[in-house]
Amino acid sequence: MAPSILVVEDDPDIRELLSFTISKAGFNLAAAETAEEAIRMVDSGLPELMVIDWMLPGMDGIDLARYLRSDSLTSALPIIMLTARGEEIDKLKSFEAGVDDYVTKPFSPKELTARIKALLKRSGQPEDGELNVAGLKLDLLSHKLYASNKEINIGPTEFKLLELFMRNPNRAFERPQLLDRVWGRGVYVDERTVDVHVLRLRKLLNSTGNAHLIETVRGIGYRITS
Amino acid sequence: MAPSILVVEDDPDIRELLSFTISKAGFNLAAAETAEEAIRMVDSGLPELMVIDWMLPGMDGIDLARYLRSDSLTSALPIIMLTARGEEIDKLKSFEAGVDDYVTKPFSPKELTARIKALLKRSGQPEDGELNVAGLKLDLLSHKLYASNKEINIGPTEFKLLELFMRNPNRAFERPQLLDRVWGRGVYVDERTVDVHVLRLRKLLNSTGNAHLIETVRGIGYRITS
DNA sequence: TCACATTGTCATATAAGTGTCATAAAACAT
DNA sequence: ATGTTTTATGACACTTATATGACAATGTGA
Repeated sequence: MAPSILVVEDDPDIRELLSFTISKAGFNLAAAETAEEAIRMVDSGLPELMVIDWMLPGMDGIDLARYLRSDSLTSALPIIMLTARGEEIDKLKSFEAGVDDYVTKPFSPKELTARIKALLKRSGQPEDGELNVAGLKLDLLSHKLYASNKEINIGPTEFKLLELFMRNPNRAFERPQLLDRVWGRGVYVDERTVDVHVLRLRKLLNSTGNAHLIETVRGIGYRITS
Repeated sequence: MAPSILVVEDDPDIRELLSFTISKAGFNLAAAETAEEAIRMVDSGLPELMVIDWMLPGMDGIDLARYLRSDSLTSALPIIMLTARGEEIDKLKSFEAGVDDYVTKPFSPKELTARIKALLKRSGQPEDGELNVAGLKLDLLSHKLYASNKEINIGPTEFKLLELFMRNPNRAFERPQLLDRVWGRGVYVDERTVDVHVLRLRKLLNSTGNAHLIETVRGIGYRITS
């Protein structure tokens, strides 16, 4: 599923423009008119990034940002602040409030989507280091898989699947869990698709005789053994 | 090109002294008066080291350091903090903020340049000279590329792209990261443009049969293999 | 100003990976 | 054993991602 973005903007015209731009860039979108409404929406379902107007009636953008940062549920939520050109911004205050980036109005759609994409990427889990389980080594930085010290070509889905297994060795995952965590929530794919990708993963590992590491847990799902 | 150093200092006299000292030591230099200005400058082109005054109007040095560390673009950027003798330094705070070294005012030019060189060396950024990966040699001073000892004409963008790859061999870069670090923040070009430049880079390397060094990481981006 | 190089974008061609299904094989229950 | 449920596997149509060539715009140096 595409990342979902929550826009908080009171001006209907700008809200419309934001919605159009962001939707067109392929993101799912929700919009709120006030900070209070945004908080309610966040409570009922976490977006992956928020675009907040600096000036809002009632609780303003900076207060909203500070509130979001103070709540553990939302403390890591990336925030882009929309400011009008000429509005003096207290950078220190807003940095403390945890704003990750700014876009000044009037904004170019291209700039906005670029900043959203960059921020989503930037805020992604720090992908570094490597995972080692049994004879397998998964290098997260270079995105390479080694089995028995031999490099093996691996595709995106198998990579993510294996990463999840290797982060949790010996833990059995049910298929719905795997779908959630590898494919993402809200993606509708058949549960049996997991089987096929496990098969593909095993085939990859087969060339070095490591296929048996991925075990079937009948009635449950799959697991990797260390 | 010699390493470029960004100085952030509000006091004109000290800024002048820093500039003189650092330039004389053979580095390229840029200067900012405030943290905000520094951030803007960093976004449009990454320096290789920063010298930051502890006390700055508005966002102070420690906040700037913390901000730089929080952003993946600059998280590895070596930072030297300038402090006045007698200023009480919260070592824990500044360690958290990721400061690499300190110089107390008044500083001796010799000490400052020594610390800069030491830090650059420690950070693994070649001060000048050349990068070597597999059969490729990138001469940073003369801006020339040699593949299998044959000189190859290379344009500015391809040069920067290759430089980034060669400074981080085996590391896979996502397209937004490449745009950030080669094109700079605040430049909004299509993600696909990266593909085209990688293509051009490969064509250059093709004449000596080194094109395969630039690898595609499907679903992610690109990487150079050593 | 005129060549010439470089740049970003696009349309199209290729390539790689994905999900679903039908069927075989295996595990389990009675 | 036998039937039932679950998983393994190969095939295939389909989606997405990347490679590539062309082009117009811009920049550069003579």
